[in-house]
Amino acid sequence: MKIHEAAENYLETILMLQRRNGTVRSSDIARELGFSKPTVSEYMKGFRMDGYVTVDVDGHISLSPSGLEIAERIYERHVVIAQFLMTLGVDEETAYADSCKIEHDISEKSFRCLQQEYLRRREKLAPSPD
Amino acid sequence: MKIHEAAENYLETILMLQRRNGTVRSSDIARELGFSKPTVSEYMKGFRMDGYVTVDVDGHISLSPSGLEIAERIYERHVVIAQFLMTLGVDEETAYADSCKIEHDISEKSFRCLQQEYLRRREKLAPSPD
DNA sequence: CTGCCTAGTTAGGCACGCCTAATTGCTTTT
DNA sequence: AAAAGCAATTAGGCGTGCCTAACTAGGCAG
Repeated sequence: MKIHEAAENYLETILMLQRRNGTVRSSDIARELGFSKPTVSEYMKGFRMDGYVTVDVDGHISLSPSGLEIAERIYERHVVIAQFLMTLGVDEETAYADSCKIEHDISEKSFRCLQQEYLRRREKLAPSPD
Repeated sequence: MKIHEAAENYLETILMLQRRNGTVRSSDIARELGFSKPTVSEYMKGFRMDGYVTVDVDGHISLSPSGLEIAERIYERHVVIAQFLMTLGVDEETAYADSCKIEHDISEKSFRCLQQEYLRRREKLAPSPD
């Protein structure tokens, strides 16, 4: 399985649900993403086989180290890109929606440059009192 | 036919080839994008039927008004997003590669904000002598 | 105990965007 | 005129990511 946009979104969603609810099952992911149960169930089978998640006897899904690494990378991008867009004057809803797409496309190089610019802008707008 | 990423890329490519070479045929597009001729030929059939392009008896492809509108919109995004990334310190090659993906995802709102920021930055870096 | 709800899975299907192989037809070369 | 080359198309195929329908199995209410 190649990790492209769809896979990254599934992994990111698992991470978010885990942080939000403490525990994640296949049907939670389906609800969150608006997909059918079989779609998610099949996808999780692939993740299991490729070692991105583990599933216990009760159907609770956990990210493996490799799955977690990807999920955290995407989640960081999600937040930083959205925050950055907001410093340009984009409303929160649009910023998050756009970030959700851009996060999968942008290279590491561009992301780091964008992150640096975001930090500079944040500093200017609300200088920390250090 | 819904105009998503693939369609936008085809239309943008037609515009670029037209500007570069004056004339565009199906096989030029295939060469430019690295796709097979049948793939492009089939796609053009869809474009013809949906009125995004016209094709003359010699196989020369022209954008219709609706096709041109989309192509120009995407092309503008392509350039602006890449230039913007370069103002953040991203190298040209990476900037253009990333822009090529982001151009399809970003909302009009975010794009306009980003464009304004780009113009401000360009002004700062090389103020026009007006 | 029976019926119902929920979770998960299996089976089969569909649209999209790409592919190769093979055909048609035009143009150019010799 | 035959061969070679190039453009375009038709036919058939494949992976991805989604779907519905139908089944299994557990938990819980009446």
